[in-house]
Parts: sequence; structure tokens; C-alpha cells
Amino acid sequence: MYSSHLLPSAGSAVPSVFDGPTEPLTLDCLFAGQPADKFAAGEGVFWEGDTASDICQIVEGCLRLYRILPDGRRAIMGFRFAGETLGLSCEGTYCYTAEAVTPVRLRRLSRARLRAMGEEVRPLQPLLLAKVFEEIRAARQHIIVLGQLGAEERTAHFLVSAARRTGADRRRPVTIELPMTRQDIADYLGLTIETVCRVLSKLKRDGLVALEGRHRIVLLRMTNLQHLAGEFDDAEPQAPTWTPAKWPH
Amino acid sequence: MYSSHLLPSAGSAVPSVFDGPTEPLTLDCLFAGQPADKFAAGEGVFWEGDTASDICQIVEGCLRLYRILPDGRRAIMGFRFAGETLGLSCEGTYCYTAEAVTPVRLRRLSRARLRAMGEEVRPLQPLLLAKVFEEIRAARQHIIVLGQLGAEERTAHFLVSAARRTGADRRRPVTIELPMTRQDIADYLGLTIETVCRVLSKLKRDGLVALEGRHRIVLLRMTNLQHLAGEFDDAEPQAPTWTPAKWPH
DNA sequence: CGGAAAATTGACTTACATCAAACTCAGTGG
DNA sequence: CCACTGAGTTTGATGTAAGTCAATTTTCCG
Repeated sequence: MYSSHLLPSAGSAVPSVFDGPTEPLTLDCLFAGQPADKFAAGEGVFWEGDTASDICQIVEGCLRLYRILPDGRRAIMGFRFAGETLGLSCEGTYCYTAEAVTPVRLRRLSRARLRAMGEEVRPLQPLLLAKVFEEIRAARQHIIVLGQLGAEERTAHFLVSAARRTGADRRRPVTIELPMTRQDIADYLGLTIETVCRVLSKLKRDGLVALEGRHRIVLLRMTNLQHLAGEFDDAEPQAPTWTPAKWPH
Repeated sequence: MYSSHLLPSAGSAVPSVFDGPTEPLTLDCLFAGQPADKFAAGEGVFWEGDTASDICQIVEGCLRLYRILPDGRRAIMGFRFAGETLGLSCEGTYCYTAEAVTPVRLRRLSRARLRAMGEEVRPLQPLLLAKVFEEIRAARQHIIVLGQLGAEERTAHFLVSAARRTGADRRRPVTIELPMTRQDIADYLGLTIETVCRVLSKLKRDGLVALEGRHRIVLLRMTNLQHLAGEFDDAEPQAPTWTPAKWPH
């Protein structure tokens, strides 16, 4: 019964098995009732290690999620924008710190409350689970970006996926807002701030993007950028040309 | 009720997910009835893009999980050893190829069947979910390794976590089996085979490890290795008593 | 405006990749 | 049993992408 949600049948992302009257039911509805907390730019929403008591949905603004390594390095795990949620795929304690990049308004929902709601509203489960899977997918993507791509490729990938997130159609000049600093981008991409700058300058020189102030970039040649980014995320099931490596004992 | 599984209350996660097979009720019981398929070294179990119809549990052997990028690069997402499962945190289609490193025996369980079982055996859900969360945790770990650590740190981290996976106690010389090739390790760590070799040679020269043949390594100085690896994963709230080193690699 | 923080650019360094041998084994067959 | 073989590994020489250090220049916010 309910387990069908945890084990979605092949096919569509959000399990359609128990859809019924789907329309008016999303997480938004649950969050809608909650009061909106406000945070100033630079303010922390929660910290790594805190008890993960709430799920949050951003009403407005942008957050950075990061961990600080023992030696002081900062690894940004991702950014969250209006409409997105955070805190769902943590067990027990938050596994990163969430900090406002811009002024942020967000709604909280305690796990206890969400749990209670989940019992009454059955189709809630697959929605939550879909978000968890989406996070895994994003994490795997990030692994490939960091492990395999060069500085230019990483940056192109970042821009393209930012554009994709806005929902803007692929066609022609897409303008994206990047409220975070260059340092944030660098810490996200595993590069230095200087390298990020140089790459952006190069992309500009090559006519692939236009820089409008610090926080707005126009992607002029999406196709080229996607190609630079590797395009490994899209469909295209590569023919498996594996080597018949054998076990050398 | 069941939603409490998807939204585990703060505090303890499901006890030691990664421990060896514990008696009472685990996935092992479900897999126990299934016949064991055999695969020769180098043989594929499933391919990226295949319909993710089964969950697999490895009875014996080692698998590598990877994706091939459009330009031919191979990104190894992870390895799986005896007792571990694969295919759980995929939606619809497998998101990587699974290939035997050594001869492998594994049991399959169709999602449909697992779903059916999940209805009868209630405590099954949290077990599955725990595995999903564990994968997220591992992916985040990998992101930090690839984004922030240098070659030596990455390699040390790989060794330490391999040791941890065997369940061997932290104390004193731990011998680990690494059935995969150096190339596999390189593709997993985002390095070249030469760099992996050089790092291992250096660790040997420094007396941190001993190399016994190609596929066995003795970790002589766990503490040093852990320190090299950054130690950012364990509990240990690391008092920041250390100088804010810059960006060494 | 004015000043400080952020971004950019340039000169130089370094860690890792690349290219190229040589070495090590484990499997095979004489 | 031992030489042959070839994949896998190791080591060395060299190249290069990205990091580091150090100025500027730009932006934006009071």
C-alpha cells in the first residue's frame, strides 16, 4: 500500500499510482498556513549539527548551504531559491548550515506536524519522497561536476543549471540572477574566486555570456554553454563500450 | 504512523545501518529466499538507463558503479561489496552502470515483490529509508572529497573509509582488500592512475601504509591517515585548535 | 560623493596531468 | 618448472590548468 511510494514503479518521477484528485495538493498547501520568518542577508537559518526539527520552504530570497571543514575550508553544498525546500533529507541533525544570501522569508513546518499531516493526507508521501530522490540526483550530478570537469566546464554547468532552475525555456538569451558572491560560487564549484572570475571573463570575451553588474548574467549562447558543460545530465543513453577487464589474481 | 519512517524523529537514526547483517529483521531475510545470479569479472549487472526493476544484494564479490560521460570519461560513483545493496535509490531507471570487479554472486528482488512484502512486514520501511539516507550521506561526503581535498587527502580518505567499511576496529594495522584496479580508484577519486600510484608510493615511503601485492594494503598509521583525510566525517566536533591553513593541495 | 567590500586582472608558482619508459606479476604453454 | 606474454602498475620527465600573491578597478550603499 503505502510502500508503493517508497518503491515507485518504473516510469514517471512522482509515482502516479495513487494520484486521484491531484491538483490542489502540494507541499505548498501545507506551508501556506505557516507564518513566514524573516532573515537578513548573512543571517543563519540553522546550523550543521542542530536538531533537524523543521522542514523549510523559501517564500522569497536565496540561501547557501555549506559545511566548514576542520581546517577552515568552506564547502558549499548548494543554493536554494524561492519555492524550494530544505532540511528534508537530513536525519536527526542538519548536515549543513543554511545562511541567507539575500534577505529571506521562509515558512517552517515541524517534522512532527508534517508527520501528523502525512497520516491524514495520503498522497503526501510520494511528494516528499520525490524531493529526496531529487536531492540524490542533484548530489550525483555535483559529484560528476567536481570529479570530472575542468574550471570552464564547471562554471558553464553552473550557469546552465541555474538557468534551468528558473524554468526559462532553453531558447535564446536567458537572463539569470546570481545573488551569491563569486566566493560562494567558487566554494560551490571547488575553485578559487580568481578562477571563477577568469572563466566568466573568458566566457564574456568569447561572446557566450554578458555580465550585467555583479549579480546578473545573460546567457547568450545556451547551446555552446551546454556543450561546454558536458551535457551529461540530459537523456542520451551512451552505448556501453566497457573493457572486459578481468580479475587479476 | 508510517510517515514517521519518512520523517524520523530527531535523535538516533536507525541503528547502525552499515553494520554487518544483524539478526532479527533485515533485508537479508527477504533476499535469503532469492536465487543467486553469478557474474564473471568485468561483466555488467545492469546498465545506466535500464529500467530499474530490481534491488540487488551482493552475496559475494565487488562491483563498480559508474557513468560514462559523452566524451568518454568514466566517473565511478562508488563500489559495492558483499552484504551491500544497490539499485534502491534510483527512480525509474538505473542512474549508473554496475559491473563486476571480481566474480560476483548476488540476489535480486523485484521492486514489485519488495513492495508486496513491505505491506506485510511493517518494519521494512525504515530499513529501506535508512539506506536511502545513507546514500545521500555518502554522496555528500564524496562531494566534499572531490571539491575540497587534494590528491593525498582524497586517497587517504578512500583508504580510511574502505577500512571503516570492513568494520575493522580503528586500532592498529588494518589490512584492507582493494579488488579494483588503480584506474578504478583514480576514476572514483577524480585523479589519474599515475597520481594514485604516486600518492600510494608516498604513503608507503612515509610509513603510513604497506603495499602487499596489488590488491592488499595495510594501514599502519590509521591516526595519521585519518588526519590526512580531513576527519570531517566522524562525530568528533573537532575543536578548531588548528591554524587556518590556506588552500594547500 | 566617499569609502569599503567585492570583483577583476596580472605575474608567478605549484599540484596534478600527460607522455613515455620500465617494471611486476599472474596466467599460459612448452 | 620456467620462459613468455600482456595487462596492470610504477616511476621519471615535462606540460599545463588552476592556485597564490598582489595590485587595481568596479560596484554599491550610506
